[in-house]
Formats: sequence, structure tokens, C-alpha cells
Amino acid sequence: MVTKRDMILEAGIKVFSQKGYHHAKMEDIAVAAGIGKGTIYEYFSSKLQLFQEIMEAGLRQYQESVSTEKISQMGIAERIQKITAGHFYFCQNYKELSRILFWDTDIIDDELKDWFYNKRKEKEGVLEDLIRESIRSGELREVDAKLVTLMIGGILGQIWMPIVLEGWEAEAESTAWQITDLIMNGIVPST
Amino acid sequence: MVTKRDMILEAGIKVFSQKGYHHAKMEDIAVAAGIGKGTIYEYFSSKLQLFQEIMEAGLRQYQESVSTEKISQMGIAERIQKITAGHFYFCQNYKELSRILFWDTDIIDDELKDWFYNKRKEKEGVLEDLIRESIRSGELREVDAKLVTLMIGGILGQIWMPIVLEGWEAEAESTAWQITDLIMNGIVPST
Amino acid sequence: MVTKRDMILEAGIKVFSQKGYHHAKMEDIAVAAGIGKGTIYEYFSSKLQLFQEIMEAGLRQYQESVSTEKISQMGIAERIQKITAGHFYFCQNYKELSRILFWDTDIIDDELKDWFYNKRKEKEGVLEDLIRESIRSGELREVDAKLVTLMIGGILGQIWMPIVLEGWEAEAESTAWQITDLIMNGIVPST
Amino acid sequence: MVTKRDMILEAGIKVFSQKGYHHAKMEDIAVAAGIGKGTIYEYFSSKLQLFQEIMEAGLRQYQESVSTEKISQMGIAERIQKITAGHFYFCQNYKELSRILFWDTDIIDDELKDWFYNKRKEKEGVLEDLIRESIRSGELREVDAKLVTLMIGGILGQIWMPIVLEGWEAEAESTAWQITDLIMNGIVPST
DNA sequence: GATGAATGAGCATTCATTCAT
DNA sequence: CATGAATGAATGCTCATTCAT
Repeated sequence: MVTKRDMILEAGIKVFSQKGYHHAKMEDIAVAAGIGKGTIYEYFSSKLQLFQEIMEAGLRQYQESVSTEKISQMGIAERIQKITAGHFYFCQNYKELSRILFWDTDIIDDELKDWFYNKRKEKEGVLEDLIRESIRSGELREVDAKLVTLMIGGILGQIWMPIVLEGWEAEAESTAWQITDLIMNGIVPST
Repeated sequence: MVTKRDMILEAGIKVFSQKGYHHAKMEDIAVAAGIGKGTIYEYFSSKLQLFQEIMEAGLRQYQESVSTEKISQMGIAERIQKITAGHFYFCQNYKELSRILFWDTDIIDDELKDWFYNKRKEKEGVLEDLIRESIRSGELREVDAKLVTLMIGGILGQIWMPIVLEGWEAEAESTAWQITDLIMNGIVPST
Repeated sequence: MVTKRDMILEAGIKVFSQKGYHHAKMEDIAVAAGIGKGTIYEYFSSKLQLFQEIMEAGLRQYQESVSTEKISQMGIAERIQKITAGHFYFCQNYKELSRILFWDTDIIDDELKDWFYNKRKEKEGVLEDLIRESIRSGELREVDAKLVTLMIGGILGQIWMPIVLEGWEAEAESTAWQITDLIMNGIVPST
Repeated sequence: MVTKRDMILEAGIKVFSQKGYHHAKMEDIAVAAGIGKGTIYEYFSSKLQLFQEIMEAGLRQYQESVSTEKISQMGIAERIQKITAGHFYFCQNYKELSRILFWDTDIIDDELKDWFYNKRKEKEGVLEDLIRESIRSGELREVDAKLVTLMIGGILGQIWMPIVLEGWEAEAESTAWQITDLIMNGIVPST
């Protein structure tokens, strides 16, 4: 069942992603949700708190999309492909939400900023450990794990743009494989 | 000579990068520039225009840092390394400015957003052409030029973070080479 | 039998006296009465009307406490003592109510203000007549009846404070006699 | 010179005394002062702070009006007369201000309330000491100093009403003497 | 040119009141 | 009768911008 709370969250995602946090008026969100302005405050204590909830819920959903934990017997290439494909799916299916999560990282509130930054670091930490592990096992060559993590993170972050802003309708699975290939094998011709 | 206009731009960079566009007050900028609030309006017509000028000037300066046009006889690896190193230099030397350019891309104004997005596409177009050219010449294997461009762009964008937020003091030249190596040769062990 | 209406009045007295008219929320009163917010409106048409009813009922109750009409054969000193003692009783037994009546006379509504002011004038009129009568009969010396009325009214009004705010537990009857003595005989030593 | 700050205080006194704290809008005050809404905030940080300043300044001015400290060789009767006359003057000349100080003691802010209450207690303390002293010296008979203090305070508080609300234009000096006479000698005929 | 006092549009939030259940 | 979710009018406060000096 779609609760009124969900309707507000949905409306918040739409309005925040279109106008950004500061230009989004509570009234806009209320109108988008088809309710009165005051009703929002029955479910959320403030504009900031509504935004935070959207961020948290969005991040939770995103985590699920890119999680590879269930399949622990996976090689590093498969993992990178899974993460990439999951990211693709998420961006394509939750364009507005992904806009909020990956693009409009404005300074809204210091605490929120820190929270979000730490979430990101945490996520990167997992990936970095994975890479370090793969180097140790010989699956990967002796590369700088931190740099590789940044590289992968950057690619994912960048890919959001053409998908959401230009409506790039790439096929997630195969494109994810292409990207994985690039990361794994580089771009020079194999000798 | 440092004109009063430059002082304001400088102050704007500092304040905007610390507080973000919306939390930066014109008065803060005036104080940071050591002048009166009204004086800013002698040189810039509005807060938005001041911000735009900062963006434009910043982007111009950035272009110079990462430009490889002068040395046109360069191989693709050298070019990627030069761009990366230039990016590094820029981020390390203009931390505040780079924060504005690469991080706080809030929805401030639709026109500004479009303008900035187009600048980025333009820059990417140059890189994409370069890659296409290199594929044609056999320097690179048959990869998706667009994906590779996104990849490189993403890496550069991501690298900003640890430098500015965590004070990562990497040696630009050699780190740029490491990154170039990753892009060129991937991360799997060479067979 | 305690009707629901009475419960609301009771709750209103408590909440209004604790928070004042403007800071008292209808919901606070509903909670204090152990009922739903909407139910108040079944018995009172508005917040203001609820307040008015409390004032009216309070004033009626107060009138009874200080009334000396039944015993019309009473001397002026006895009357003053009775009024004072009645006032004492009322303040001690209905602290919250007396706070509303004698202290928080905020400008809530012009009509209410006028109504309350007239009630007061009316009450003072009775006292003033009484004093005038006593002067005529020689019970009192040739004093300004209006001033004496103000004096007595002021003393009663002031006495509320230490009782309610500081929990002054004076014995009503004897204290009322002391006050009467002060009013009657003044404070200079008898020659 | 009448500064803009003073104009705002003046306007605040007028509007607060007419409408009460809660019904007074910042815009009303601005209009009354003939200035823009935002200008008030150049001089006062909030509505509450503006009100506090009015209270403080008013009380300071009141203290001066009723002070008898300079003339320490005064008998108790003269003192009471001076205080009463000062109170009269103040109420007649600063009707609006006195309305705020002596009448609309709404629950606006707990801290403010406490502050005001303490000021009052303090003032009463001085008077009470004075009375106790006069009892010791034999100027007054053995009365309850606290009760007498309440009595005098109550009379003064009450006198405000007819002056401000009904425009009672009594001659301050002589009326103060009448009141003093009542307090000193009571209302019964001298034997 | 330079200034900063003055301005008022704009917005988050509160809460008395309504009404469908 | 009783309820409480929904509402929107009302208002304190911010800050980009103006303009008299």
C-alpha cells in the first residue's frame, strides 16, 4: 500500500531533484504530492529531515542494487561487473533519486554532508579491501588499491550523467561488461 | 597588479567554496575582500553573476592546466598523463576553486547549469575525438571511445576528493603516471 | 456528575494557567482532558470561547467566595474582612484559576478585555457604594471612596502573588483580619 | 537626537501596548515607525529582544520616577508620598509604556517572566526594609512589613487603571498625599 | 568610486479549525 | 458523539539588492 508518507517522499524526490534543495519549496512538494502544505509536517519534522530521509532511503536502496555480498564466491571481474550493472539499473530506474544522490551534493547541512561523506568512504573501504585481497590472491597485478578504488568510483559516478541527463538507454548488463573489460584490461591493444 | 575586482573574485572563491553558493552571503564576501558590501555591485551585477565569473575564470585556468594542445606530437599515453598531472596540480594549488568546479554543482540556476554542462561536454568531446583518433591509428584497441572518455573524466573528478578533503599530498607527476598506467593497461596481471 | 464539558473546562484551566492563552494549544488541552482534539469543538465553538467560559465560570465562583450580600447587617470592617478572607480562600483553593483571573490579563481579544474590565468596574462599584454608605453613616471618616476602593482592590490583587507563586500558606481568617486592620487603622502608631 | 533605534522603541511601545505582545506584528511596528520591516532587525535581533529592551528601558525610567534614594533624610510618610507621586507621574506621562509594564504581564517567555518577577521582588524588598526600619524607629506601629509592602504595591498597581484606561487626570502631588494619608491613618474616624 | 543603512520579497513553520470516518 | 488526519492562513526572520551620502 502506498502510504501518504511514501507519497510525500516520492514528491520530495521529484521536486528536490528538479529544483535542488534550496529552490524546492515545501509548498511545491505538497502540491506535487497532492496534499496541503501542513500535512508534510505531520510526517516529517522539517524540510531538512525530509531531505535526509530521502537520502537515507535512497542510499539504502542503492546499496541493495550494487551489493555483491550474497555471492561471495565471485571473482573480482564478476564483482566489478555486478556493481557496475547494479549502478546502471539504479540510475536508469531511479533517475530523480540518483540525481539527488550523485549530483546535487550541495552544502545543505554540515552534519548531513559529513554523514553522506562517511557513507561514501565506507563503501569505498569495502571495495578497496576487495581489491587488495584480489591483488594478494594474484587475481590482480600489483596496483595501488586506493587509486583503483577511486577509478572505479569515478567511473560509476560519471556514468550517471549521460543516463539521466541525456537519456542514454544503454543495455545495463553488456555495458557493464564493457566497462569491466576496460578496467580489467585497459585500453592498449593486447600484444 | 591585483585589482579590486580580483580581490572580490578571490574572496568569492574562498567563501563560496567554504559555505556553498546558497549559504554564502554577499556580506561575507565583502568582509573577506576587506571592502564594503555595496562595492561588489560596482564590479558584478549580482551574486549569480559573480559566481558565474568565478566559474568561468576557474574553468579557463583549469583548461590551461590540463591543455595538451601545444604539444601536438604527443602520444595518447603522454597526453593522458599530462592531463592527469595538470588536473592534480590544479586541485592541489587551487583547492577552493576546484571544490567549486568539481564538487558543489548544486542547482543554482538553470542557465548556469546548462552552460557548465556544455563546457564539460565540449571538453569531453575533445578527449573523445582524441581517443577515436588513437584507435584509428592503432595506438588503442577497439574500445568504446565514449566509455573511455567517461572513465577518464570520472577518475579525474574523483581524485579531487582525497586531495582537497583529506589533504592527500601525492606527487603529481608520478601519480599521474600510475593512473595512466591503470587506464592504459588495466589491472589484471600481464600474461 | 462530572460531565465531559467540565473535564474540558478543568483541563483548560490547567493548561491556560500554566502556559498562558497564546502558548496553550488546543491539543494540549485535549490531552490534559484525556480526549480527542476534535471533541473540544463539540462543546466549545473556539479556543477563545472556551477561554471566555472559563473566565466567566471562574468569576462567578469568585463572586460567591467574596460575596457579603447575604449578611447585610454587617459592619464595614466585617465586610472587608469577609471579602479578604474569601479572596484568600479562592486563591489558595483555585490557584490555577486565580492565576488566569488575576494575573495573565493579556490582550487576547478586545471584546473579552472590555467584558472583563466591566465586570471589574461593576464589582468595584458595589464596594464603592458600600464605602460611600459607611462614610455617610459615620462608620468611616471623610475619605475619597474611589481611592479606598482602588486601595482595597489593589491589595487583594497583589496578595494573589505570594500565595500562588511562592506557596504562601497563610491562615486566611486571621490574615484577613490583619489586612482589615491595616486598611481600617493605617500604619501609624495610635496616639 | 532621536535615533532610528529610539523610533523603533517608541513604535514598539505603541504597538505592543495596543495589541499586546502576541498580536503585535513586526510589520505593524515597522509601519508605526515609518520604516521597513527588515530595518528593525538592524537594531534588534528578534521580536522578543525588542520587547525585552522596551521592558528594561521602561523599568529603568520607572525606577528613576519612584526613587527616593537621593533624599535619605525623609520620613516614611514623605517617602510613600514621593513614590506614589512618582508612580502617578510615570503612568500619566508614559501611558503606553506603563500599560506594558503593569498590565500585560502575559506569559511571553519564561526567562523574561522570571527576570521581571525578580525585579519586582527586588523593588519590594527595598520597600519592605524601609518599613521594617520605620517600625523599629517607632515611626510605624507593629505591623506586618510584608503585608504593608503588598498593600502599597497593590495600590500603586491598581491606580494605573483609571489613569490610563479612563483618562483620570488627577493632580499627582495632592492625590499622592491623599493616598499616603489613607495608608498612614486608615479609614476609620480618628477618635 | 565606495559605502552600508534600509528595504521587502520570499519561505519554513505553527496551530486553530474542519470533516470524513 | 468522538476522533485525529488534513489543512492553509498567518508571521517572524533572512539576505540580495539599492541608493543617498
